[in-house]
Amino acid sequence: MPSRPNSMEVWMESSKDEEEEEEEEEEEEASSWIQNNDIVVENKEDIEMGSLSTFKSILESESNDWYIANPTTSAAMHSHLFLQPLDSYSTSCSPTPSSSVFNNNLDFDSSIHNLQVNNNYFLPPTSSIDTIPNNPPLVESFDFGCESGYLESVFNKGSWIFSDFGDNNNNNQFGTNNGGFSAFGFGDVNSFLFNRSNNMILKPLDNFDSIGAQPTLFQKRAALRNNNIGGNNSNGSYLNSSVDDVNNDNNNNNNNNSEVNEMKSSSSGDDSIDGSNPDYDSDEQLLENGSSSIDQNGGSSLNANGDLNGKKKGIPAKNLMAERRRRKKLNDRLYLLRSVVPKISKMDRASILGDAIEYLKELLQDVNELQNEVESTSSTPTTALHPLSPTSPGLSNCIKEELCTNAFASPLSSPTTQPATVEVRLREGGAVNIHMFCARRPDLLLPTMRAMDNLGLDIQQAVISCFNGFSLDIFQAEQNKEGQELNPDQIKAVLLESSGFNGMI
Amino acid sequence: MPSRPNSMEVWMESSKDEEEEEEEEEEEEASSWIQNNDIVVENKEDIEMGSLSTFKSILESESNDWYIANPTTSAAMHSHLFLQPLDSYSTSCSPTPSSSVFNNNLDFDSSIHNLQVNNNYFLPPTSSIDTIPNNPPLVESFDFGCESGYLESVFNKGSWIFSDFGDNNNNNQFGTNNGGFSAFGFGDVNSFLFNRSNNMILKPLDNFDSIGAQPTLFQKRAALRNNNIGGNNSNGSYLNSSVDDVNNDNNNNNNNNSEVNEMKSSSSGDDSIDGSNPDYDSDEQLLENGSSSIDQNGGSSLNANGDLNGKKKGIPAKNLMAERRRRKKLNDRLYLLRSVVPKISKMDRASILGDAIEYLKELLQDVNELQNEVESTSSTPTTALHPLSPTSPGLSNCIKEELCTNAFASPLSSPTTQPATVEVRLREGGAVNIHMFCARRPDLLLPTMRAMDNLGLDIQQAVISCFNGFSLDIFQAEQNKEGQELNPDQIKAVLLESSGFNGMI
DNA sequence: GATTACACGTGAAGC
DNA sequence: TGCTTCACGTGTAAT
Repeated sequence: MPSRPNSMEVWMESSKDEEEEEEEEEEEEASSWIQNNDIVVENKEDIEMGSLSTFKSILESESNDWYIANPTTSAAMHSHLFLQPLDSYSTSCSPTPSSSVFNNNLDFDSSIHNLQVNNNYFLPPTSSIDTIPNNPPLVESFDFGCESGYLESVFNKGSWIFSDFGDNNNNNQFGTNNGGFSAFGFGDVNSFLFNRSNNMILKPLDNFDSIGAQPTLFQKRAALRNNNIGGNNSNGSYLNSSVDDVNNDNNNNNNNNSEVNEMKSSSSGDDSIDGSNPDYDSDEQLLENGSSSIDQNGGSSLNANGDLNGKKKGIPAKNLMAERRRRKKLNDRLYLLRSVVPKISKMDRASILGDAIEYLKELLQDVNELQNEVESTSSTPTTALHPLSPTSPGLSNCIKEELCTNAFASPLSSPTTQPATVEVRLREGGAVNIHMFCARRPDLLLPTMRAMDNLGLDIQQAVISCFNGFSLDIFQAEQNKEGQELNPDQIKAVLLESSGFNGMI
Repeated sequence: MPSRPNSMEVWMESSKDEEEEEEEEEEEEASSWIQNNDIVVENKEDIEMGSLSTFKSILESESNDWYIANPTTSAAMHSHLFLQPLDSYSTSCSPTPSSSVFNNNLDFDSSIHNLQVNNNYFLPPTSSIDTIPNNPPLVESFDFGCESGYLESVFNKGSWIFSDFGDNNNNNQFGTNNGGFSAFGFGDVNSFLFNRSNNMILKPLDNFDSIGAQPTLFQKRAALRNNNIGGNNSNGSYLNSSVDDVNNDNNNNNNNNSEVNEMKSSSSGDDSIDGSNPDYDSDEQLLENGSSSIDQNGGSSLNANGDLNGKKKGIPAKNLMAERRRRKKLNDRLYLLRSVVPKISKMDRASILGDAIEYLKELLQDVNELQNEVESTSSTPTTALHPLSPTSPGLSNCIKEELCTNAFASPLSSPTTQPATVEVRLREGGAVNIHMFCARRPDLLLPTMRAMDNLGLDIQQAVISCFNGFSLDIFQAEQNKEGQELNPDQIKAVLLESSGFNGMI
């Protein structure tokens, strides 16, 4: 695995047999981390939700400044952990090995091993297949028009990592998971970490939930925190501590490891509940090292380390970590779910669930109708009734239509409106992140691939969707032609040209 | 509304316009109540999750004794509320008016206004249409064999009320929502209410989450509590207070009403967030009335009423209620989701979400396949498949094959073990579906694309992932070279060759 | 200013 | 026994 500190990388562990090893799901989520220019976040669990949401929020936000925000913050944390991804990777084998969008990609268990993320890459969860195109405002708010049915699915994996469905409308506490934020290179990450009222120190590990999809929130908060806290109150300490910590329990990969030094060492070691949760550890370490900057915890007396309050000794600390993992896992799942559901009215949890339910119902109905259709195949195809949907008049047609039109296609992506969008980010070490979106055309994929090849860009991690618009997201491409050292504009121009959109944007 | 206490009846309110009125969901859930032989519970929100889970646990439990446990506990609470359901009912019109199982019934928005529950009515969520019949142990444990796609769906509404996905394997704190328990006529309801460690007094209102699906847990706990606490420590007070309270703010229907008497009166009045939450109120009342039986709250100093700790005054109390509502709502949704998903491996939240995601993916795939099938209607009339039911013998060859094998789905295939998997389906009109999965290699994408191009296959809908293995799913490709009419094996061979895996599978 | 939503850290409970 | 899950009450934040 590339240990390039600047690039964001995520390792995911694929899920085991869900049925039997459902409990192992945690593991799935566990070992992965994001490495960003500014900050390195480890342990997928730590980041997933917040990050993605962060992304979204970022994306939603009009300005692209965010990534510029705190370039200085970068800290190669847990660099030793970089190896882990490999491990995870090696172990990775999703239960649904076929990584098809509908299977693997959406497979929450499937792990993404390497994911370098760039800001604009993550999309709002418009599902690839949706019967109901009207994807919520949320999506619309996004700049890039890519419907990304595909991306989403891919990002399902990704979303595990970067999700925060927090609340579209609502706020989102940043969850303070440093991982999430740091991954995005926000200098204010630290501020996030410690600003979060109650649990200050420990926070980074878990949810960083709320970075909700809403753009403004993120920026607002980021700006706010930057302003308020200035650089970062605890940044150095955190990063450093985390780094050190990571080194300590790196081999462990277990989230429990570093929880509280005093007590954590007990069992977690090889539990393998998480493939590797460096961040976790780091966070936990952070916990210890981190100053109890803000202890205004509602009532919970922050005895995270167990002894502070002298309550049941260290028990809480472990529990704390477990709870964080649990929360993160839930958030991840929730966001993944969200990413699968095309029509998300709001980003809050309840809405996500509700929309998912609704969507499920719709799908079931569609399936039912289709079944009927199929059953009544030759005879009266059109008349094939759709018992389930009273409203649906010409069902088969409708459904088919739906499927054809929207299926796999996000409602909002009006390819027409956005001729082509190409964004290129250069990362250290020749890594390139590319996001491209344009109307789908028959001969777009291959030329684009050729263009990439011609550019000497070796695609290592990518998601390409030809649904309802051509979407190409390359999270990691390396310039194998060392000589030329491309610049983003070049790449962009070439891609636009290859797609026939040159000059369009 | 039939007030027959013994019969189970459900009124559903259809969801409003989800998009716009998403926030109204709360309302939807709000006004409904359960009337049981023993106890009448009002306010759907109060009950949903806990009750159902309770049911499940009950059902799952081998013994039927539970309902016998505390027959005396019954209290016709909030009887006045009975009228409400009608109101809600009148307003009901689901966005998906189709009353099919898959639509209305599953519509989470629909609110149950009146729900008279009987013990055996609730089923584990085996969905009617499921691609994967193996409904989890949970279901199996149930006595009644009805898969009840329908029932479930109905109960989805019902489940709003009675859901607790708590934890199949785990425990479940009873959540103490009086509504839930009381509905079941458990005398120990009270004990539940106050036994719950931290927040003792307030508890009854919210989740009563955990009655998890597990049978033993419920009984165990019930028994435990009965034994420990004897009859009920606060039972009388609770019920009474709740009843009284209900009467007080009955018209209000707002959960906020009775929160803490001191401060709550402010806004909640007509908020209509919940159609009616008598229980809520009652609970809140309970809060006040209830003795602070157990205040071992971790750190939260139980200043629920706001003044106790002297912290931010009464603010917490309101927040507390809101949070309870929120939790309940989430739990409800979650359980509803669960009820829609046929294959639930475990009852814990994460599993529910994961299973839902998985199921969604499956449905999407099914829809896709069905669509293809429909499109190719005339050609293979006999094949009318039931993609959904894998067991269905007649399955269209392709679909069945796909489904059965791994197409897009097989959990077990680990990339490493399976060097390359290519599946090709020919559809009518030259459409081709391809699924390819193999270990990721640097130069795999472009050659594959080239191969596709060389084959004359124009990719129209595809998802390509280079994450953790190369995944290529082409949902629709058309043979632009009309002359040659490829056969699947050819395509497969070419793709394998292009990927360097030829002959490997 | 009020409501809503969220993450948090806890104690409890079931494995 | 430890681990996991859960609900809970909080503080915080956005609306």
